[in-house]
Amino acid sequence: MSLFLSSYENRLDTKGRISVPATFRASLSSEKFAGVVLYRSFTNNCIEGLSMSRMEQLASATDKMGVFDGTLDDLSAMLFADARPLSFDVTGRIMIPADLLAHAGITDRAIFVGRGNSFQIWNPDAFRRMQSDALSRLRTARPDFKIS
Amino acid sequence: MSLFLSSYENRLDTKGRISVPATFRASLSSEKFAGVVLYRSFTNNCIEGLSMSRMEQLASATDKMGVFDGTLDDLSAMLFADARPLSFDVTGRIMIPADLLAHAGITDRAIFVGRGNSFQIWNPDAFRRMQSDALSRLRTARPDFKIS
DNA sequence: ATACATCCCATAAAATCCCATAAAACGATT
DNA sequence: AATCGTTTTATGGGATTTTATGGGATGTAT
Repeated sequence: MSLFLSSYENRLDTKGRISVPATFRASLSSEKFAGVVLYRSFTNNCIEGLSMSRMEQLASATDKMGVFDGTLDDLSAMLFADARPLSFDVTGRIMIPADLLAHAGITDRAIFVGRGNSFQIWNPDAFRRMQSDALSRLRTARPDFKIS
Repeated sequence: MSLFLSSYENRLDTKGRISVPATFRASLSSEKFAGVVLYRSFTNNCIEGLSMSRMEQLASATDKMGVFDGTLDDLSAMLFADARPLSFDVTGRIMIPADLLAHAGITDRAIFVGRGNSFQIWNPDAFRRMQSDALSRLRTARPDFKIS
């Protein structure tokens, strides 16, 4: 299973292409599908990213559990309907569809954010805001948890 | 599990490279990933260091528990987004990213500090200050605790 | 035809490889 | 314990490769 770590800020060119970070591509190199799967995050103003094999994994998981769980059914319906497989070009770039960009408020720059076995794509400013919010939430949740 | 002991002060060269202490490398020699994972400390003005396998361990822990625990979610988000896998070059050096250096106030020298199954990287002066502060805190907290 | 996506090539900056060297650590011998 | 020789380690810098990015040319579907 591919592990996505760290964050990388890249820019969209005039044609709307953006480089997927080389380290992310490296952790996807063993995949049959040379690309990623993107969909709009349900919880944040950002784009979610997965490997194709992880997508297939989710498919079989929801398939097993899903039938009697209405919420899960809605969720997986959304997920699969929204998911877009995007293959890399020779230099490792993808073209993120316009509606995904709009959902994340991305124009000319985007930040790829590692999330373990998935990743997210954010407007860089929005991401930094979210991150500092998360930090202060952590701080209030654990008052003894000092942040310099 | 790798054990990191003692402290070693090394210098960054003009390209920003720094040698990871040989003893630290030795205790990482059985790892599949020939390098370390660094991230900004939440609690101090320093850099935290781990082996990749320990990182994966943390990853699977949050993966199991995570989805409905907001705090843990924040924590894992921070961790994955901030974690930087850095592989050794042939001579055992790494390049510490600029934002990590800035967070720790490191310019031309840094000290690697053993912490058991992790380690930290500090600005040498800041580390010594922190150490003596910790010492005086101990002294006032327990006046009968004599330090030679 | 006209958008629009894809293929192909170019390039600057950055990361990495490779080799060299001085200093330090180590080990064996006395 | 002191000396000498060997090995390891930290550091420096040139050469090469990778990466992100730009843009022209070609293909394709409406």
